[in-house]
Amino acid sequence: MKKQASSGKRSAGATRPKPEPGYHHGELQETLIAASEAILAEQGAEGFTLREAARRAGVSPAAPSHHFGNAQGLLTEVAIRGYDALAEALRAAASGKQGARDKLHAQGLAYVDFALRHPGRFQMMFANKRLVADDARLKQASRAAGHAFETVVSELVAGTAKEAKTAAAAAWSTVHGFAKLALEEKFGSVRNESGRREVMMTLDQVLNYLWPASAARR
Amino acid sequence: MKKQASSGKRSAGATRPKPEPGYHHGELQETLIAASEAILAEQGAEGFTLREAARRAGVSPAAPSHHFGNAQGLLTEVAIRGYDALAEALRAAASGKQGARDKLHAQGLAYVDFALRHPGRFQMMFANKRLVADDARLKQASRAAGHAFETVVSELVAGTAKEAKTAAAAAWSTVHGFAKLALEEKFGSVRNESGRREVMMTLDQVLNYLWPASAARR
DNA sequence: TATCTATCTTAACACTGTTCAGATTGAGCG
DNA sequence: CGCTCAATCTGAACAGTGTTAAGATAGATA
Repeated sequence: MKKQASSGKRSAGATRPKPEPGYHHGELQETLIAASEAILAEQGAEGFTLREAARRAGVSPAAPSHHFGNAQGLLTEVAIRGYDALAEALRAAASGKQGARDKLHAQGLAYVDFALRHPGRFQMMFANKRLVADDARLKQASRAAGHAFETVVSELVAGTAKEAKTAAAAAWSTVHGFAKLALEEKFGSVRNESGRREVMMTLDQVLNYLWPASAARR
Repeated sequence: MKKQASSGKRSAGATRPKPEPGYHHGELQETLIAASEAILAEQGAEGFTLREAARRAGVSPAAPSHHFGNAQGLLTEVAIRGYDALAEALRAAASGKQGARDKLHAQGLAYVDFALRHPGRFQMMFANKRLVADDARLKQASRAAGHAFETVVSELVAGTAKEAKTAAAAAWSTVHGFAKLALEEKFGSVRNESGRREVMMTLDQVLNYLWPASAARR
């Protein structure tokens, strides 16, 4: 019942507009992923429900199971794309600067900016209990994002591999912790653009404190 | 509802073993909080349900509402106690050392140690959406815990108040991010004691990298 | 054209948090 | 001592949730 008037007739299809009729949706996986990301963007990680995603995709609550197994499977796919987007943002930020220290600084800003602009997606990416934590592709995507830090940091420390790993862990921990605390409003409101800008300025100072611009340290 | 105090203390009797019969439980609030903490310890933050807490306390699912309003109210109380315990752990760690830098280092270790030993409680403390985020006592407890960092850091930087705040934000972000990432197994397994010990050694190196022991920086 | 098989629906189950009318009971007051 | 009363808790209901099994549908294949 109630097929929500979804462009049933594909008669004079000039450019193959939308093939989403009754039984065989055709692109249900992508549609469900997009719906999930929309929910995360609108309502945050806690607002996601599998049934709501199915509702937005125009299918029954049982439909997703055939493609993703369960809710964790769907969210895992969403998280993978999130990690890909994050890695891309980090890469772009670093490529805009010269010098290891400035690259790292820009990456730190980009990391938190990503978290503040896509809070639901970001929180879900790190909500292991809601994902298939041992999924190979997820682990790969997560490692790729973390790797973006290591490559830049390795230029910076110029020491042993272990030192580079320590420095990368330090950088990741700092920006991740700042992002998490900021999202919990520990540094002030972050809902509007002006609040976010102020928080980002605090982050800038934090990064300057931990990785000073000049060679001299405090 | 929400009439605290009372503390139905029936005096007399030398020993009062179990006053938890039928209708008037007598200590339901404390019992519910303890049950909730037990669930968090056993099953993590995602494993908590209000009904399970009521079940363990031996009351109906509707009973908690008379004391805490709703699940958020109960969890807020749990979070407050968590912040109190965390603040106490930070204070104890700092008091065992001398010198601002060593105090800060010890506090960082204590922070992550707390998170790794009480993962469910820790995650819940920072799950704003599941708490009454604007509860006055909660905000106060959270600020008190954060203040433990500021007091120690202010000795370290010896600059303006703004610089101290920046340094405190840096320290908190780093240890919080490390704790979060560690709990998501980004630094290796953390389920058994040996895994935790290894992760704590990584943290030790991270802290040494960001706040070196000697005056000379890298 | 007939069959096969992936895809999706329907219906059900066991949960969840929350609400509300009513049962119970300890405590204070006459 | 007995009564009333307000606080406390129960029982039942409601609207949700994720997941599963059995059946309907339709695109692809032979």
